[in-house]
Amino acid sequence: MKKFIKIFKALSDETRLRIYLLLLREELCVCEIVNILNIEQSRVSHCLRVLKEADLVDSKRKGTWIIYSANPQMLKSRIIQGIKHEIEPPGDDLENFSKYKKDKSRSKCELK
Amino acid sequence: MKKFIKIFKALSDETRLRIYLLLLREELCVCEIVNILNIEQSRVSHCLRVLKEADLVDSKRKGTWIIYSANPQMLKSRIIQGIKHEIEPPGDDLENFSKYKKDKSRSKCELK
DNA sequence: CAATTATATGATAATATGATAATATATTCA
DNA sequence: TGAATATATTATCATATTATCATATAATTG
Repeated sequence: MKKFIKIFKALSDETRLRIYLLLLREELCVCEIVNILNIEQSRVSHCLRVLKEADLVDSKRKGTWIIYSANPQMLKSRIIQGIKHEIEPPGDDLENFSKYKKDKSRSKCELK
Repeated sequence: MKKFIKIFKALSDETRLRIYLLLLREELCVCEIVNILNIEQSRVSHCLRVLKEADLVDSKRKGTWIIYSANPQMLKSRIIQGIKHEIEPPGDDLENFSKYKKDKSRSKCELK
């Protein structure tokens, strides 16, 4: 039960939920999240740590940046499946996310 | 999304999650919850309010006591179904719950 | 209506949390 | 190796949350 309390706590914060909902659609590096959500890097980093400690996300390094993704193990859970399919991210996030997908510009992360 | 944040916040507290997991099995009055979980009445009452404000539970008065139950509307959600089937309440809670079910003694709520 | 039982509410203190700013670390590349 | 980029960490402050205690309300029964 403790495990789930940690998960719910992680997802009970708006910023963290927004991030997780993005990661449920596609893996992203930190600066992409920063740009899509338009929030401070350090804040994103803190959020990602909480999500990771709840085991909701994984991370892997790729050069200078670190790619975060939804932990596939968790995706087996009906709860997580529900979250993925029933919770809609804010419209703005989806828009910005689409733009980023379009030009797939991980190589230009530096563009503020 | 706000709605779900409220739900996750409500369920991110151990006491509240324990209560909700019981209510997912059967409707209960406040004093039954007090006795099953062995925690203070006022604490249970506060918890129930949060669960109710998150729309997770309903309540109806029956004489002097008030019966709480899982909101059936919510049960349609995959997330809630997942919670119901994937999260196990603490063993002690289940034991005490069984005892209460056995003698169905809502008429003897006063027994501390 | 007074006493009893069940439940809710409000105030308070202790603790936890979130946002931010400043700084540190790690990788790449010239 | 040093500069640039990406990310993480630490400290701090304001705010939110939780448990608890005392009290209030509401229904029932004699």
